[in-house]
Amino acid sequence: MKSGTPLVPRRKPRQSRAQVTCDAILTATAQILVKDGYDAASTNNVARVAGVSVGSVYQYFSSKEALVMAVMERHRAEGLTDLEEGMARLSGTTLREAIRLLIRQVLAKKAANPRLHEVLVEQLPRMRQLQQVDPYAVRMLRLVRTFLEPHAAEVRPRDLDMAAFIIFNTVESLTHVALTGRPEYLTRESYVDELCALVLGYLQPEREAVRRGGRLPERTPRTRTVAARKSRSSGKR
Amino acid sequence: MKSGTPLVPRRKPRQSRAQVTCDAILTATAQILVKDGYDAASTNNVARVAGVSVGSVYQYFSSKEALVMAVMERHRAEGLTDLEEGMARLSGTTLREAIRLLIRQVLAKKAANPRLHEVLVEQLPRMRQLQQVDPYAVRMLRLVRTFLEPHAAEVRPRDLDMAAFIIFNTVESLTHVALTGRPEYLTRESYVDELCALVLGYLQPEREAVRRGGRLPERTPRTRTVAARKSRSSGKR
DNA sequence: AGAGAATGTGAGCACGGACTCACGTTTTCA
DNA sequence: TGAAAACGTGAGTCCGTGCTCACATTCTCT
Repeated sequence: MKSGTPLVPRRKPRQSRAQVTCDAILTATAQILVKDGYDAASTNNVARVAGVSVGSVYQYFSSKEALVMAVMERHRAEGLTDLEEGMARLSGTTLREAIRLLIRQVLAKKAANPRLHEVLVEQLPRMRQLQQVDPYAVRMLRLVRTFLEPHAAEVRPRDLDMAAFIIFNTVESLTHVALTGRPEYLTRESYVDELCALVLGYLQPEREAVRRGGRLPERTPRTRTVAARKSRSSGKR
Repeated sequence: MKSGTPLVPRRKPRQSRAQVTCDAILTATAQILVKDGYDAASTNNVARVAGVSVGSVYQYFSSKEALVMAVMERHRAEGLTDLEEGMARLSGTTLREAIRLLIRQVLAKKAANPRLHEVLVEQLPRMRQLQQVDPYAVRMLRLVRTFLEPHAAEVRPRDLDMAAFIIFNTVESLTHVALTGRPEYLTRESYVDELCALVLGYLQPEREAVRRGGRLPERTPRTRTVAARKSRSSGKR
C-alpha cells in the first residue's frame, strides 16, 4: 500500500449505476471482513466478490485503507445515530433506568453483528486517518457528556470530560471483550446488571462502607464465612 | 504467511551462542515493533537488525507470527509476575489501598514502555494460537479472583469470576485507551482516583443515593445551575 | 444524433514479503 | 581426533498484493 496516497480525492458517483457499483463494493468488503477477516479483503478479492473489476474499485476508493475506512464510517455513523435516538427516548426516566437502557442498547447492537464489530474495532488502530483526532470519538464523548451534564450536581465526578471518557470506554471495552472472550455474557442478564453497577457505582458520591472493611489478612484469614473460605480453596488450580 | 505452518516444532537453542542469537532476534523484533510497528517487522528486516541471517530466524521461529508471539509471551510473563509480586506486598492494607496500589502499578507498567504495549495489544487478536483459550488471560483472571475471594463477604458481586473479568478488563482497557487517546491521563493523579472510584464503586454494596436522584427533564431542564446550562449548550456541535 | 463525460474493464506491472535449501562453520563428545 | 550434531548463511524462489493504464461501454444533454 502506498503511504503517500491521499485518502479522499476520488470520483464521486454521479449516475445511479455508479451508486450501485459503489454500494456493491462496500457491501462486498463488509461481507469479506465478516467472513474471512481483514487480510482476506484484498482489493482484487473485493472486486471479484462485488462482481466488478479492480479498476472500478479504484474509481471510488483511493486505497484499500480508504475502502475499509468507508465501511467503518458507514457503520459508526449508524452507531452514533442509534445512541442519539436512544438518548432522545430517555426523558422521564431515572439515571439508573437511563443507564440500563443505554447499556442494554450497546450490548444488543454489538450482539446483532458481532463479527463485523470485532473486525472493525481491531482494524481501528491501523487507520492512519484517525491517528490524530477521531471526529466520531469526539462526537460520542460529547454525547455522553451531554447526558451527564443535567446530573452534574448529584454525581460524584467533577471532571465531566474525564467521566464521559471513562464511562464510554468502559462500556465499549467491556462489551467488546465479552464479545470476543465470553460470548455467553452478552445474553446474560447478570452481565447487564454488573455493567450498570459499575457505571452507577462510579457516579455515586463517595461513602465509608468498604473503607470500613478492615485490613487484608496477614497470612491466613482469621475470621471469614464458611462460604468465603470454600470458594477460596476451590479457586486454586 | 503460510497458514498451515505449525507454530511450535522448531529447534531449541542448545549451545550458548544459539541462545545469544535467539535473544538477539527477539530483542530486534521488539525494537522494530516499538520503532516502526508491526508491518515493519518483516522477517528479513528482523534478521538484518539482529545481525543474523533470515535462515537463523527460521531455525528458532517457524513463522513471523511465532516470532511476534514469542515477544508477546516474554512480555506477558513479565506482567504476570509483576502483578503476583504486587499482590504479595498487599498484606495489611485495606481493600481501598490495595486497589489503588495495583491500579497505579498497572498504569506505571504501561507508561514505562507505552509503544510496546500498544503494538502488542493491537496484534493480540491476530494470533491464531490464542483464538481458543489464552492461558495468560486465564492466569490473570485467576489472580484477580484470588485477590477478591478474601473479601467475598464484604463485597457486592456474587459471581466472583464475572467480577474478576470485569475488573481486570476495565483496568486493562482504560489504561490502554488512555495510552493511545489521552496520554496526559497516565500521569494525572486524578485518573488514578477515577479508576479507583470505578472499581471500588463497583464492589460496594448497593444503596439508594442515586436512585433518589429524580427524573430526567422532559424537555428543558426546569431547575438547573447556570454552569450546567452553559456548558450544556456549548456541548452542541 | 453524436460529442463528450461518466463509468467500467482486466491484463499486467512493480514491489515486497514469507520462507527454503544447499552449503559453510563451530561445537560436542566418544 | 574426527565424525556427527548443532549452528549459521543468504541468494533465490514463490506468491500475493496494491495499484495503473489504455481501452471499451454507457449515459447525458444539447
